[in-house]
Amino acid sequence: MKHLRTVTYVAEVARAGSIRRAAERLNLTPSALTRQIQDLEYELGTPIFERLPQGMRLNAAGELFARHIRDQVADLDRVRSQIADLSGVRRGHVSLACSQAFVTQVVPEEVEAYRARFPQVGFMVQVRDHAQAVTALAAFEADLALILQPPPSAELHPLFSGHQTLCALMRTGHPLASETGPVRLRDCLGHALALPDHSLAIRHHIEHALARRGVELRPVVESGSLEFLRNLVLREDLISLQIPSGIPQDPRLHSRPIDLRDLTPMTLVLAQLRGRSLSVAAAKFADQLVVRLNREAV
Amino acid sequence: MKHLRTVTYVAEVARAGSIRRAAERLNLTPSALTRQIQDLEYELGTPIFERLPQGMRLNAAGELFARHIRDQVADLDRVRSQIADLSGVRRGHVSLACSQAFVTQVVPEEVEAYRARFPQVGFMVQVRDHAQAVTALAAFEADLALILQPPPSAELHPLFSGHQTLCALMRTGHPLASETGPVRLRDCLGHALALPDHSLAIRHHIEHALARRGVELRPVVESGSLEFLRNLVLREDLISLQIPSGIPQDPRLHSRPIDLRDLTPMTLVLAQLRGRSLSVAAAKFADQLVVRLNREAV
DNA sequence: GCCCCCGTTGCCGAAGATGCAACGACACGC
DNA sequence: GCGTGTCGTTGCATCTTCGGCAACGGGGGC
Repeated sequence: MKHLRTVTYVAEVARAGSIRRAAERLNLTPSALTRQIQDLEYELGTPIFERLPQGMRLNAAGELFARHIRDQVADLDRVRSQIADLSGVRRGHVSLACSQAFVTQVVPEEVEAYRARFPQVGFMVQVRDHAQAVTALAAFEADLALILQPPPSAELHPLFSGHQTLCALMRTGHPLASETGPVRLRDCLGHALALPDHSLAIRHHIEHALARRGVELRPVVESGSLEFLRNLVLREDLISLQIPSGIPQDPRLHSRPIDLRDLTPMTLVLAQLRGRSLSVAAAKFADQLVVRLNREAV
Repeated sequence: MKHLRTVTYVAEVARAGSIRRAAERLNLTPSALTRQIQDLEYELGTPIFERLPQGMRLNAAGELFARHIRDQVADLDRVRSQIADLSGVRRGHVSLACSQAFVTQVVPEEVEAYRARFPQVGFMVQVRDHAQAVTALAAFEADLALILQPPPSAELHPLFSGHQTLCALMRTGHPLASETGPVRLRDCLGHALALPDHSLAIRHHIEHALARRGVELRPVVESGSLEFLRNLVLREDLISLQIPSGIPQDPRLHSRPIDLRDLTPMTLVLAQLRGRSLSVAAAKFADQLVVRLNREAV
């Protein structure tokens, strides 16, 4: 919006770290930018940037002002979304940061369902681990975060919280696939394992449980990609450990929950940034997602 | 601030109810205004005003947008205040809506004390009854409200809450002034009364108590001005009823609390609008006021 | 000492905002 | 029914503001 042009210049200079770089990103000349900044600093009665030989950096006053700008832009987005919603056609944009476990089933299905009702709403889905997800929320890069094992953070405002038990995942021909129902963890450890690597919360959760028993984990394959692990499981007699929400419907795959005596369920949370008010689109999508999660998680 | 110029036009048109009246207040021509409004509506993709024969009125979208503007302006004020506070000299502005009872002693003393520490801070003190005070807060015309008998309102966020017992106020020569300590209400009713009128919460409080006893109040003088009542009490053998915080130190005046069996204490509240963040100046003044009120009210 | 990147400034053209005058629409009073 | 006043709006001229261009001075790195 026009009236925010000047102030977004400030945000861009802060981000770029120098007037010249910011000018380039904004398709402006440095002179135009430096003037806008100076005018603004005059209006505020105080500089908001430190002039360093290698560029510009926000000072304390600038930090306050930059935060104000960010809030203002976000709030305007929210208002525009509310206004669009008044006219019946819901427009808007939803930005979601989620754990890898959810990109297989939950999120694509829900986005599809939502977009079937409101085709004018755009989506942006980023895969992030739990720490990155919080960062994305705080930087206003994501409206919502759907993550496993959320880190304790005052900035996180949960919209849904539930639990899911990890499942042993194998192909139908696997020895353990002859039975259904819970399986003991020690039975799994006797077979070849294909596990998520340490970039994923699932792995930490398993190791945390085994550490107390003094058992060491010796996976034959580990990967940061749950999809890769599943594809591997289809080809070999391997066992992977994944959460039910992330396991696709596939007759070639068999999954059995790990016995609750061996592994506590993982926490699954849908959250937004505390104190931020969501756009209509994001709020409604969150509502829908909560309904789904209530079906899937305990 | 420059970048808010356009949007404040909207606020002014909404307030004035017509482009022409708003233009006059803004020292602009109607043509300039109508264009700005049109541009903004184009940017938003929807009209925000209803065009009526007798002027302009905000529509639903406009209400949302106007609220956004109001919030932004208030937030910018807060940020500027915080920035000013960084430099050591506290600047800013505090706007207080208070009951008449407090303009005699409490508020002038506290304003003086505050301004002695921070001379750069300006004050605006409006006398409002409890209903008007809430309105003033909600319209962002006041940062703080210091009122008696606050109406139940979800918009009110109390920063302090206490009680004060009404006092019988008389001149030193009055028959009841020979004693100190609590006085029964029926003893007061036997003398000529000069009471606050129905525009003041004190009067309602008294009548509420008497109504349960079936006693009717027959004041010989009533007034909306507590100061007038005090001045009258100095000249005649009259009894007035006022709260201790509003009674000035004066050897010619004598006051005795009403017995607690006859009259419950009045509630005294310092409040802000819920969800609004105060400027540094207002927040610090509120802190100071709370300290004082803790000394005066139970 | 040289080079590169930095922010800044004077000057000029382009874009935007504003004022002036006039138009059409509607409400109100006679 | 018909002026009259007020309303928002529009075409055109004017003025302010914004941006681009080129050049300057300053500081870090080699």
